[in-house]
Amino acid sequence: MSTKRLLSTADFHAIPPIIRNSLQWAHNSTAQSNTPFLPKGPSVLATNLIKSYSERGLIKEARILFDEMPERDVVAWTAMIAGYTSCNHYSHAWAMFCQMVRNGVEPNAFTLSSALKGCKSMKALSYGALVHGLAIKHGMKESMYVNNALMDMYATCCVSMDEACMVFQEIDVKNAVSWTTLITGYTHRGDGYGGLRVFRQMLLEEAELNPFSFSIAVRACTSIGSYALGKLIHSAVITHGFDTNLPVMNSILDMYCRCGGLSEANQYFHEMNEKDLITWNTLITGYERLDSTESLHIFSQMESEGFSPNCFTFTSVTAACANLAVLNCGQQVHGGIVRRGLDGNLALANAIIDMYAKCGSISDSRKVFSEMTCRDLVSWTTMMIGYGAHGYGKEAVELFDEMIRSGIRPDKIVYMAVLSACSHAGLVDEGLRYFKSMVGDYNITPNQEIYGCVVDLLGRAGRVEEAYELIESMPFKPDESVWGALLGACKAHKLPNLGKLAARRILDLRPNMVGTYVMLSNIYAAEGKWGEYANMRKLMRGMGSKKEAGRSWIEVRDQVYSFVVGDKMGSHIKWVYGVLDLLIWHMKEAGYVPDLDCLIHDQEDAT
DNA sequence: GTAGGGTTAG
Repeated sequence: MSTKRLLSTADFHAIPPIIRNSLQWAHNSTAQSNTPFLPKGPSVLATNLIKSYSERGLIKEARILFDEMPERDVVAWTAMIAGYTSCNHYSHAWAMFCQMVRNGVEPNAFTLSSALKGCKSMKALSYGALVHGLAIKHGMKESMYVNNALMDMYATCCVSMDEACMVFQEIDVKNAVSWTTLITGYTHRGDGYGGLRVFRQMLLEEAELNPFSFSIAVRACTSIGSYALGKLIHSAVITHGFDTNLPVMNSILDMYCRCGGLSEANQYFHEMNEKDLITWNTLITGYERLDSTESLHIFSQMESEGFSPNCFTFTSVTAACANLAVLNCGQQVHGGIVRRGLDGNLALANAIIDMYAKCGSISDSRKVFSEMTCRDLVSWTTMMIGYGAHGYGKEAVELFDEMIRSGIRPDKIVYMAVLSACSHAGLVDEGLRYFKSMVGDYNITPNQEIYGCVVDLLGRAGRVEEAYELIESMPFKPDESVWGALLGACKAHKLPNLGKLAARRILDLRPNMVGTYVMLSNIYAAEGKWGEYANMRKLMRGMGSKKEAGRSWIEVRDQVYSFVVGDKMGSHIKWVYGVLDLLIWHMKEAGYVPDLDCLIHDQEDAT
């Protein structure tokens, strides 16, 4: 059998029978091209098969067939390039394209748009620009497909939308795809206003509207957080009769989740007459952010309705377990992920690291992190935040250095993670060294949050004066979080005057932050200034708002118990106080002296 | 026989 030359017997039998038969047919037709019934030249059947293989993910088989073709025309080359692109093998697609050009085969509009799609996915602007040059050289500036693909590539690869807009303006008669591509370009880079501006222009020019334009317009509303515009576009969707299109409905559901409220999202969800996995994922994610317990209920409901969870589902479900700090549930979810073979997904692995850290099992976080075959900046950052929260400053610092050695360029967020870890572990000089390196080596301009971290770093260690000097030297006006870090330090190290200054700065910026009054009144109380203390308390009562008491919760034998200061907690309370007494005894033995200054507000808040 | 835009995570 001639096919044996193409594939091993095992591989051959792994191919679905329909393709297997046509493979034999195509192969015979290419091998016996002297048959009078078949035309000479490149096999149309073989080209069809390349496409067919690629669609099924059998890209290796497609390539073997391509290599075996006695003659390859531009269509066969294009099918192979497009095949690699559709299977996410972008560098192979680019290599094919280069080889084709080197072999003297002239690309057509199909080839160039396929090549551009690959450039876009690789974010390879220089390759894309090269294709643009070839498009001009071969006189394909009039092709709508090439122009739209060029716009898409520039919108994805360039720092600004200027290049994409330039291509757009050069298109004489824009079609629906041109408009949608431009709106998507703006929206996907986070510029929802830009996207909506183009959408408005599209309406003014009476361009053809279809479900694609509406789903991206709704997404643009979501990204700017505009519920009013979102509802307006929802009405337009109904007017145009696109309210039964699933992707449009899904984007509307997402809009209600993020800009409306859960009750509205829920109502819309139940009104939807068709649902797919994305619908369920959107709702689960919406609930994860605002009501994690309910998101877990929706997840089991989804499964009972026969939907099989994917990476997106599990990422949200894992995040819900992290929010609730329910280790047992998180472990079960992790088990489900491994069983389905989804543990190789990068974003999902990152979520699992975070979940274990938030559920108190930092060793499991580390285990997942260590076993990852590839890591991104989020992986490293998540692990560092976990270490920092568990008080493992040294480990976080080591991880940061390892990350730099592995060639990953740090960003502001990972610096915040390592600075915060240093702060909590008292590694002041290390932290300051990182702060200097951030500016000096990586040219990262510190923002409010970074200054807040460094103020906290110095402040916690008792270097409060230095922290104040840093605030004074800031090149922009410090916000309440920076002053808040200083206030915390003043309270901890008993510096009432500086503390009062910090508190006043916060109250200038945020007069309604009740917590600041609490801190200020405690400073007065610690100084014995009871008149000032009473004034503060009176002010707070006049504000009508209360500082919400901190709530803690713990999972014991599949049951979650939550409590606030002074909680009676039913019959278990005597056990809790028993353990507390024991802990206090241990702390005193170790030489800790309790800070009684904060007792005043604790008692008042509890009542 | 070969090419296009939209919805869900971090």
